[in-house]
Amino acid sequence: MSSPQSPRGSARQRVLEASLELFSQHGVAGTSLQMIADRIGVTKAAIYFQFRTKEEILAALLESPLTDLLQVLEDAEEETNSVRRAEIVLSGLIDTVLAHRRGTSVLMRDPGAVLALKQSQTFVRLRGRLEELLLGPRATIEERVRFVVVMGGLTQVGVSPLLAELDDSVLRPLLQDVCCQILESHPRG
Amino acid sequence: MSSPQSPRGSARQRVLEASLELFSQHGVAGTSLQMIADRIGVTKAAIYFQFRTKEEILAALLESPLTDLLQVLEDAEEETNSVRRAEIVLSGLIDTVLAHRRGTSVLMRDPGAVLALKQSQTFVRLRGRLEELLLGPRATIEERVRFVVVMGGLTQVGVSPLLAELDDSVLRPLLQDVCCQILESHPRG
DNA sequence: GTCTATAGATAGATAGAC
DNA sequence: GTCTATCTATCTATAGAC
Repeated sequence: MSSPQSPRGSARQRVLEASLELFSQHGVAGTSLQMIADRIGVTKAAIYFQFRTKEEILAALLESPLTDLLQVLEDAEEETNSVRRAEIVLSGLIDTVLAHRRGTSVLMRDPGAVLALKQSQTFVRLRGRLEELLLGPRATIEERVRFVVVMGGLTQVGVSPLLAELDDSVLRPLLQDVCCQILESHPRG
Repeated sequence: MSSPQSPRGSARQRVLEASLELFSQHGVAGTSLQMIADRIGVTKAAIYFQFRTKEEILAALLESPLTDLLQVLEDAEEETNSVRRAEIVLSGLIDTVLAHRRGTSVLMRDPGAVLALKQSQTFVRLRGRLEELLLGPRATIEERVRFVVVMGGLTQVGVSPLLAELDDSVLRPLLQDVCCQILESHPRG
């Protein structure tokens, strides 16, 4: 499955890494190919050998987070118990966010990325399925607020300096606890 | 205090409203002056009569949210009781977010705005003071996670379609409850 | 206050040498 | 695979007519 010498070469990978870093800092629209090229010490033309457009770079970056997310939804949708379903979605969501911290932050925060994705039916349905699984069709206003706060919170995991140094293994259970607590809207202590 | 004819004229206001809408949708970097001009049916040059640069538009948009936020911090810092202080900050934060839904979403979410603000000492200290007031110097990792989730949640108030239709008066107490509950890290039910 | 016209810079993208 | 050179489009911003 793997050749002795990297089959894809590392140039592509370097472009992706630099782009991800810059996209999450400056936003997609705020990142020029020149900035990416400068960061890895090549010219713009060198990047165009790897990717045909800037959007293609973005698509490549969002591919794994999106794939992971879709898998989580499919896993959850096979579960009939609605409580278990929500658990699967939440833990899967957190795993995805942790596995692709910067990627998911771009995916969920960046205006350009969000807007581009809104034109993709797959993604629009993805949001819908997520809401359906975590909220259900008869969610109260309060439950919606809680849902929005949880999603917003997860949005910040990849960018907050307060969490940057924390390992997945310490962050995961904490996020689980907090998000789970938020979503279980218990009327009072 | 008010002349019979609007003293500032509404042109400036129209630019600000259109910009705010577009900035929050496409991001600052993703919004061109042409887009703003098109939306209000004038030319770019007409905008340059009101504002000298795009950054000046952004600054004008962020002025009130930032002023409100600073006032909240000052109010809170006068309170000696640390629990009361946190309450003042949280409710003030929520009021600010509600009063300037799109403005605060740009302020907190947009990569360009955030980056620009990071070069302003006032804003960097603002973040620090906010953390100091809500977290204190000896915050545990869990408390930091909870803080980040709350801030991330508030980030979404201005952009989430789920909350767009909800009035301040119904959203405020709900956000208060949720955020307060998150920050009061009670070990277990 | 709004327009046309345009400068000057930089964006994304392509062609072709090496 | 990376370079230089260049194209075109668009951007911010300015100047000056109306």
